[in-house]
Amino acid sequence: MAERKVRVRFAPSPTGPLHIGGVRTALYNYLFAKQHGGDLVLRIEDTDSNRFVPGAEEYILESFRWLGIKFDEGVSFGGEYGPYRQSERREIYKKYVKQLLDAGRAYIAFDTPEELEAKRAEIENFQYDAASRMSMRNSLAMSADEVAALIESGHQYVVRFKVEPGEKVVVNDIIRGEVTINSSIIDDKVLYKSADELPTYHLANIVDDHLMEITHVIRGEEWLPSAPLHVLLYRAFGWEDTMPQFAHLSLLLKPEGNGKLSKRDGDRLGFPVFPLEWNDPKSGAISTGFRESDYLPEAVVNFLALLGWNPGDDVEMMSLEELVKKFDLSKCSKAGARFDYKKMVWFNHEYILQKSDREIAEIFMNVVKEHGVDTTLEHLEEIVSLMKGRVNFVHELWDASSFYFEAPVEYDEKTAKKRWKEDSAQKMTELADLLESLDDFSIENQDKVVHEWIEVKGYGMGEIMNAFRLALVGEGKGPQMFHISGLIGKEETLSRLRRAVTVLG
RNA sequence: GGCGCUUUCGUCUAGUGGCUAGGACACAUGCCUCUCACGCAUGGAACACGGGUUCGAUUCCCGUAGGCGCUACCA
Repeated sequence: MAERKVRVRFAPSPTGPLHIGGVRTALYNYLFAKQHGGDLVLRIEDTDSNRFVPGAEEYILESFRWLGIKFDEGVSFGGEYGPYRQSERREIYKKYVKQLLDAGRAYIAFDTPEELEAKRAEIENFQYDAASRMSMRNSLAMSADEVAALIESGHQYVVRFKVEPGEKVVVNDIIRGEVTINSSIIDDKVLYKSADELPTYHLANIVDDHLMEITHVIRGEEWLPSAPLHVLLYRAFGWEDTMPQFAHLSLLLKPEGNGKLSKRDGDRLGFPVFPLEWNDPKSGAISTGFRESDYLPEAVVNFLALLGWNPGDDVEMMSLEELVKKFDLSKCSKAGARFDYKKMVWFNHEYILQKSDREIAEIFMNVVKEHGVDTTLEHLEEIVSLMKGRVNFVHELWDASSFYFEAPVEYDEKTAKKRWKEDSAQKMTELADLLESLDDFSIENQDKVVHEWIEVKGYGMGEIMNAFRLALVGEGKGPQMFHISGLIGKEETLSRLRRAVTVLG
């Protein structure tokens, strides 16, 4: 068999916002495709007309745009294997359903959902399979005339896959090795529903992956149990020689407690589980996204890449390009990974540090504007260079550095008690007079002059600086004092000093 | 219940038939210091359990237990 070009796909259902686990699956597909010079296809699996949610498809597209994960082909990207929306591929599926039917590998069943439910209630662990199918209402148990008459009279039906029992089915998984199951535990899966003329996931998935020449199926572990069924389907179609290789990824788990990561965990512990904010059209509920919570896309990607995969060295900070180089499916961990959102925050902090002051200033500008402050990017850059190491999120820069823009209205009680002594008013007045006399208000000159003054007077460095800080900032935090006074300027510095003297006394 | 997958510090993980079992996050302490941070240094912290195989198992095999998933005319 000739070496085929690597082609992988990410195939979400448009049933709501993209879960962060889905984002990771897409990321791994992307990394794998790019590493092998292959294509990444976006296919929309909307075969369940009942669960379709408007806006979900646009949300998915926008999410990947934000994250920088680029598709080569698929919905909204075009390509030669379309259409890429399964609801637009009805005729294709019908053809293949017929092929299976004609070959005797599938059959028509008339049992209604109610009848099946009754059966399940009656018989414990009821399974529609080789053992039970002859007692059900289907084309294997009924005469051809009966079947034709039922279809003629407009009865809805489904097409079921005829699974032969007692067969060992082996799935070769890149991450897990050989997984073997007995076909007897697989039920006769519904492949097609006449009601909406659409296939179910299983049929559509196999037909599309085959037609789209997908070489590797990288998907969540929740699909592992149905992988043998998929192998059987490839065989039934006679496509086994070009069957894609499987890789089933471990799932993302709650940060604490049992179970997989859910939206509730995010709400409870205060972190997003969706890439972007999502406005549910039905309930009106709003779910926050990483983007709106001020995470940098690079940080999200880096963090996600390392949840369940590790290059084997001690390097953790990796760009998308580096991830593409290093990624290795066979090094993916087999067990589920807890979503450690605190490490996610750390990654964000690291990426703020790594980005230039200019880039951060540009983001910070939006925050500053929201607070009604008008300033220049250059000014923000100076502030950012002094402050960015202290925050985990860009928006936190405001709380950390608002004193650069606004004089303190009140003074933190605890700090005032600790830092403002009996003689502070007098010393701060002296300091104000001293600073007022300066022609050169540069950081260096202030530093030199004030230090000399402190020495001559025999004052303590700490007492002066701390009181000075309280006067300018209103709290006991911030960078070196002259980096503050220098940036806010002489006039503002003096005004804050004198006000503090008046107010604190 | 059945079937499958899985199990190294609290968390993400590296790793080996013989190592002081490594790193990162978090935590603690110290240093730095005009404050708060950053940063730096140090520290505590793990091979689920029970059997084998072996001179020797954290590593290989088998059980048990825990975790996760699937068990739909959902994906």
